[in-house]
Amino acid sequence: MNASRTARERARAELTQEIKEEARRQLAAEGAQRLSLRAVARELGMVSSALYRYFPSRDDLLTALIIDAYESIGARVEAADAARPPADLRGRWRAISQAVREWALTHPHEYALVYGSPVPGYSAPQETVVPASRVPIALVKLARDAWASPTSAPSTEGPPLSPTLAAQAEQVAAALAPGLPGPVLTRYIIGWTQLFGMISFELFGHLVGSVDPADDFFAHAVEHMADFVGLPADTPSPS
Amino acid sequence: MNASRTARERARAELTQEIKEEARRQLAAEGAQRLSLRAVARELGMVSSALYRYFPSRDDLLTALIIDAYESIGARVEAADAARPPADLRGRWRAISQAVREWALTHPHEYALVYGSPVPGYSAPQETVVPASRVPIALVKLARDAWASPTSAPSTEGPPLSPTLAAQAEQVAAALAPGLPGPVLTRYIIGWTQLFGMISFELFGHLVGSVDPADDFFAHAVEHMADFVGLPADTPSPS
DNA sequence: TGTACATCAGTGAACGCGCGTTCACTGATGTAC
DNA sequence: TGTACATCAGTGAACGCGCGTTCACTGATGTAC
Repeated sequence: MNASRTARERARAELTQEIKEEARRQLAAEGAQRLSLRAVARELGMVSSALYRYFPSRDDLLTALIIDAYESIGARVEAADAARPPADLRGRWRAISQAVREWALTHPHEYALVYGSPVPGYSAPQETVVPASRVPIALVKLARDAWASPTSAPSTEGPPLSPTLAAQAEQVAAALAPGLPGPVLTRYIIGWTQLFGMISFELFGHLVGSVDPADDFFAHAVEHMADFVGLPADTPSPS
Repeated sequence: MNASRTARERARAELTQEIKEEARRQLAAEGAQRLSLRAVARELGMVSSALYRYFPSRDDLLTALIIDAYESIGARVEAADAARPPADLRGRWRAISQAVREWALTHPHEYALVYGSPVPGYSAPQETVVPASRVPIALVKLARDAWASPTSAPSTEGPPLSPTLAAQAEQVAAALAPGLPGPVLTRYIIGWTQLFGMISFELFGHLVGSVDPADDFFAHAVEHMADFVGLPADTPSPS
């Protein structure tokens, strides 16, 4: 029977969710390596061995949390991007950058889980690759739109690309933004590393004593990097 | 007696070093949170309680390692900087950047310990602040020298600084580079975050699938950021 | 130079803890006829 | 609609592990006179 079958299945899906939620709560409270199956089970009023009906091991639970974290920040970034008019290129850059930072500040341990030091003894399986690429893909799409836009004049100037780097850029562009010149794409990659570097420094305490609190510095850097990647200023005069 | 007194003290200093070395070895092999007093003692052929004559707790040993790591990368960066003629501004920028990366690649777990996610339940004590600032100080000194140099024309253009950010920049400059304009200093801070962001991404696996191996991308980004902070090109014609 | 005492390094046993994982089991839910 | 069987979720006990830290102790090293 369909309905009754779904009853059991629905219970399973719900509990799986609850386990992940409780695990996320502990992650937020204690950090990744303090996360223990036993504590999760305890909090859920189950016996620890029961969790093995849902996750074959602690590492699998961790993997699920990592994937969820990537999906969460990816969805947030995509939504922020989509909320702007596609032609508002600089606005999209800002929106994406702010979305990353806000997500990081509201989910510091999940951020640390995916962008901080790798959990020792744990190596991320293949399944995390696609979710992990949502943010960079959003940036490459923006790069592509900017390149295609007449209002924008991304600079292809700058240090020359070595053959190796040019080939790497070519390979990335081929999949997501055919025709996007390597010198432009590499500028976005630099912007991408700057964005996450800045947020990691803020979150991990390396800005204390200089530009902390970092709100203004962040906004300032975002504008700088928007210039750097060649996005047009705020009120472009449409030709 | 002086000589005999030093005998005991020398033994103590030596063992303290050996403990740290063994701890570092385990750090390199297993990562920070796998580091255990018992394992260190075991490896050293001591009983675990003996370590308490040298470090009052596990956290103190961790602190010692963190300080050593900061001192190690700081010394490396300062040496690389000092090895260039002071007037070779871009060469110094390159040397500093490369020194950071090389240190990170040869000491990945120590890098993760200080620049990765904070160890949960452990908060870095005040004593780490000074060692931690050696790298940023090297950069600010370079900024100061570049600002003072006639061959260099650091740009004060760019997005305006908010009053808060201007004040923060002013405070940093006051201590290390009086007179250095905020817009210039903030460019260096952006460069600093980009540098570490790029290295963290490389080390933590986020460049896989795009610009990994990252050697060429790294060199390219270093040149870009040298331009960004306004360092003169390689063969400056002395005025 | 020799003795009496104080300091210190290292021992070994113990405390109390929490962890991941396995396994045989019970009882409820679902399926086939 | 009712019964016989199969599947599945959750239990409870247990295994084996390693950890940080404390404490009373022994014996060696250092100090004062």
